[in-house]
Amino acid sequence: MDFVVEHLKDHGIRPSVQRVAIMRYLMEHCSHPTVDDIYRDLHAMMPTLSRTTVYNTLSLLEGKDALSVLTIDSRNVHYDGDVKPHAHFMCRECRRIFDVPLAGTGLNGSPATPDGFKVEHTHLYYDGLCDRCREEEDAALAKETYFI
Amino acid sequence: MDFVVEHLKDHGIRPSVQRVAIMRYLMEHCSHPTVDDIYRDLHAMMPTLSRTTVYNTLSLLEGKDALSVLTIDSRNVHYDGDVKPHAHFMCRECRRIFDVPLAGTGLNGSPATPDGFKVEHTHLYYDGLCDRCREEEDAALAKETYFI
DNA sequence: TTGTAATTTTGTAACGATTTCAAATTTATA
DNA sequence: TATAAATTTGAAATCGTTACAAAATTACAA
Repeated sequence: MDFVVEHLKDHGIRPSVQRVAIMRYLMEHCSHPTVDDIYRDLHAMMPTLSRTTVYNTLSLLEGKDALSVLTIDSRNVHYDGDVKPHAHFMCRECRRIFDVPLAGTGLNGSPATPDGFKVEHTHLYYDGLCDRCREEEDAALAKETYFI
Repeated sequence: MDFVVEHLKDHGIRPSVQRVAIMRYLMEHCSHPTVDDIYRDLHAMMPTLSRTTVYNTLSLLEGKDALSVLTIDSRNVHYDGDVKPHAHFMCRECRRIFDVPLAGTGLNGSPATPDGFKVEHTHLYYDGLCDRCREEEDAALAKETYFI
């Protein structure tokens, strides 16, 4: 069976054409797309797809834990079809989001939440500058210093 | 000197009346307020304060690292005047945000980001159910089971 | 099959958070 | 005191998201 359909069924979601298309998009793109990225790309291939369906489907998938919601970017929610534990890094300049392996962070699964709290998800985010934007900033700073 | 004014100066920010009021609000409220929380409460005391000033000031404070921006909630950005390292938990039901000590999480400061990346901030978020909402959900589930 | 109910999708309109922008005000400086 | 620079303000515009009711599709029972 198609791995996307299987993934949906595993999470108790009936695999409609639209749901499969959206889930497949997420599983085949590791770019952490926004709602608009998903809508634009899929709409080009399925002209009848509506923005509302993308919103509806993403929140359905979220509720069934079939995807991961990234809130690292305050401007846009991003989605990740890879639900295996990993961290993320966002560049404050180009705003691209990168996967970061958890290995090395030391993170383990037991936060000191108050008694009675039920932890369902953990998100580890980093932000700063990616290599490319860091070079640009360094160059700009050097130039600035030169002219002072 | 007033600790709020001092905090602003330490971060290279000129302490205008509005900036001090907003920074003080953040430092005296550990409730992780939204822009609207801040505006509503301060506007009641300073009727001339505008929403735009709250937005402007918060992004100025953010750029100077005088506060911490919490993106844990996809619906609203929250702000934290406490810039000492700590994690956060958001209840998916009541959407309240709680501070969580880092001790016990094992987190250390060296993620395996690609070469050349500059990590500037780390955010550790948990979500799930708080004690109060968990009890309510358990009660609702018990009732449901009973009637089936 | 056929009819009926349940589910899903769609498009429009409304909503709410945030940004833009230019004018007004305040503060710093010569 | 005059002038420039910085800051604040309010209105309008923008953009992401939600609400909602109609249309289309799918599931199921007769």
